[in-house]
Amino acid sequence: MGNFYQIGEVCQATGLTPRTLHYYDEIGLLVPSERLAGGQRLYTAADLQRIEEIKELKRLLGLSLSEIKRLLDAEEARRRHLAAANEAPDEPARRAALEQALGVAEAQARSVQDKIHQLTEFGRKLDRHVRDLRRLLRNGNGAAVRQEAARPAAGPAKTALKTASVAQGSAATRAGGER
Amino acid sequence: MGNFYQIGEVCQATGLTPRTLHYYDEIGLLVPSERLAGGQRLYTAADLQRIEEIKELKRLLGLSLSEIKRLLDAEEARRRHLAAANEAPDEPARRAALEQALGVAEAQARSVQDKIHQLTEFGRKLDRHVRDLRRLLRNGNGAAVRQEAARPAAGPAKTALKTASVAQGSAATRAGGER
DNA sequence: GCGAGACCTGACGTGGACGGGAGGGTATTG
DNA sequence: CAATACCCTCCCGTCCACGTCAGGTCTCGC
Repeated sequence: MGNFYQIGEVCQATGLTPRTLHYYDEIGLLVPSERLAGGQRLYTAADLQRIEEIKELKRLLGLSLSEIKRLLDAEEARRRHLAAANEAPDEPARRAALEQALGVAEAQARSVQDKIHQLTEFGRKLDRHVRDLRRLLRNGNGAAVRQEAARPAAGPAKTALKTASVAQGSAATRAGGER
Repeated sequence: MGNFYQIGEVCQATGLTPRTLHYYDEIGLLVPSERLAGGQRLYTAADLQRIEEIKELKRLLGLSLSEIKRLLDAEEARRRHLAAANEAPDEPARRAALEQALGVAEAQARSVQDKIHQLTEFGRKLDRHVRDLRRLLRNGNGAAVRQEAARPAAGPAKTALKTASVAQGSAATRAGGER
């Protein structure tokens, strides 16, 4: 059960710096499970796992540390609830807790799905780029290669920009909405 | 043909603030296509499109503004290269340009695919949570519900951590104390 | 019991991404 | 021609997520 890691080892393993871990401790995002009498932080395997989750949430979802904290804390609370729910105090309360947890989890899942969807769309766009380039490279002859077809929607601005002479008051026909 | 938008209109349309657009201008991320003599920024539809791309890249990939700038600039350079490549100066140069562009695009596509993959993994994890919770809710009886299986969590765990040989004996000493 | 590391707590600095106000032009309307 | 609504450029402030000393403490191996 002992088996603690010092901060330096944790840094080795995770690529984070001591300062970062200090900071995470400060803001309550990752409070080491144990401390020596002298104050040295001791991290457990569970702490390491939490660090990985933090990194994941940062990288994948781009969440802020406070958001991550909320999320992980909620998660843990949920887990504790689940554990405690078995020797439930009263049935309705247990159901309520579960339902609330379910709602949160569903919302998260939806948002992730949504993100995947959008990323997929984005990926397709990139793939089209790649294909177009490959095609251009294959028919090595430089002439007569048609410009890549208009991509998503509106055609890009031609060279027509040329400007309604800026200094002049007559200038641009502004498009514009209301007022 | 001009059809420019003032900064206020752009803000209306995009949800950004004037300050943000000023800032984007400052850092060269989005320099308005035109300016009035008085200095007022005039944005074109293409500018609006670029703004949307910026927002997308921020949201979806969580990129920093400088990264986005690199990306979009590269994209535009690529497009110009493509256009210029048709009346190519010399064949090898054209090929080189195309190949370079291809490399960039491929790398981007790969990184997006990678991200999608990881997000999908993450989504599965969430889905499992949801399913577990649903199951718990269905068999309303609180007893005998098995704890959700500890998720292995796909730990890459590159660096092997040697278990800390830290202070076995003193570990039991009280941790909360200040002197 | 002592020296070398590893670690601690402040405290200040930094880069990114803006927010917000002052002070002053500009453009449109009555 | 004045009022009004936008817009401009400084320029300082802020929040986040740390980086970077500085000075002191703790632990371990000898």
